[in-house]
Amino acid sequence: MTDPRWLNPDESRAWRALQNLNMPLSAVLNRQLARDSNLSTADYAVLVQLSESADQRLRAREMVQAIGWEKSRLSHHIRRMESRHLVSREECPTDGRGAFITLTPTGRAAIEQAAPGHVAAVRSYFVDLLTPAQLASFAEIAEAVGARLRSDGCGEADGATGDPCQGEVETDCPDQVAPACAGE
Amino acid sequence: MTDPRWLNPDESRAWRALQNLNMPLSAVLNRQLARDSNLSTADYAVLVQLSESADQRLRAREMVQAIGWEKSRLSHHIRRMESRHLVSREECPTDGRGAFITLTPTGRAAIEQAAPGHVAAVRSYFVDLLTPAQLASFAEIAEAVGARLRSDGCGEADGATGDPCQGEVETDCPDQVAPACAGE
DNA sequence: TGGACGAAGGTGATGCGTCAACTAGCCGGG
DNA sequence: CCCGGCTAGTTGACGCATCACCTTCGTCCA
Repeated sequence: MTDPRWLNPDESRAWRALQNLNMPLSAVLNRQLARDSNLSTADYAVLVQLSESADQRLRAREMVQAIGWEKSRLSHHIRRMESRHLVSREECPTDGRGAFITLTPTGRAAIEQAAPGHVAAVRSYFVDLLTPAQLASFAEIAEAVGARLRSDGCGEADGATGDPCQGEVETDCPDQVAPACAGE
Repeated sequence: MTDPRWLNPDESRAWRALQNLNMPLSAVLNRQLARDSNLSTADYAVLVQLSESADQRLRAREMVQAIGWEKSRLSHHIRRMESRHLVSREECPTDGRGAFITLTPTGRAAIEQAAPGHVAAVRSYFVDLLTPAQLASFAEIAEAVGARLRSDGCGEADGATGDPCQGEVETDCPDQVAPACAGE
């Protein structure tokens, strides 16, 4: 490994800024949601996906792709949500292996109640702090990084790393803020 | 609560981009570190702080402020790291309540071994993807959000939220990439 | 002197996230 | 028909993060 290139001050500043952003932001959103609606941001993400789907239900596989989790995480999480009656599981008639995850009335009520406060928090701690130009700039940057992340399993970043594989990846959209009830 | 303002497409895009950034980025960095050095990013953050400190040690309080964790999280984490001989605890002679966290030789070796690969990963998945202008822009944005986050405990984001308290907060710097051995 | 208060730190319980391994069902070739 | 390999989903173990609570100690003021 040839002499590593440490970060220069500008790079370091950006990197530190990202560190300082992530953890506390998700923490504060989690607390808001927990306090006001007894939901976690993970719960919220699941409920949004379901509320946006036809029939208020989704195959586990689709959910996994939509919110970018590992399937085992989803499975564990759905089990916990099921025990709180927010969702239920159903068998899939056309694929014996498959499972549908379905939004219950309780779940729908929960997200409809939670959404306004959550959107307000997202605005208050993120969106409303930025100018339209900053929003656009931010999105561009984050999407570039996101695209790089989705193109892995190839060049694992050891050393200088020519990045071998690149490709068009469709952007999926985990954790929208607004549930399907938006505009009702 | 007056009719919530849902996110418009531009706002939604930026928000989604952030969601898509955070989780996978920290996941990939965690995996790189775990695979190559048997450390977590949390371990790394602790070790960097210690390696940057005079005497290779820090009061728990200082560490908590530096990396922005809750004290109980730090306590649990230090216990686990202690059991792996990466750090050790010492009593503070001048404050009976206090505890020093000290970098052991094992810990120093671990971070010196881990640092090059980690920096390479940070470059490969973040820093090197952005132009200098983007880096600066990103830092500015993230710092604005970070500042907002540090000014809470006051306006809790419910509703329209006039944000009452604002103040100068010094930016602390969790999780630098380079340990103090940089440049050796 | 002593007592209230707050700061430093630790602990136990609990829920979350990841990994590795597993079951069960689909699908294609022989 | 059945066998190998694939995909969908689940499970258990384990480490991590948070919450509420506790102890110990410094500090300030009467």
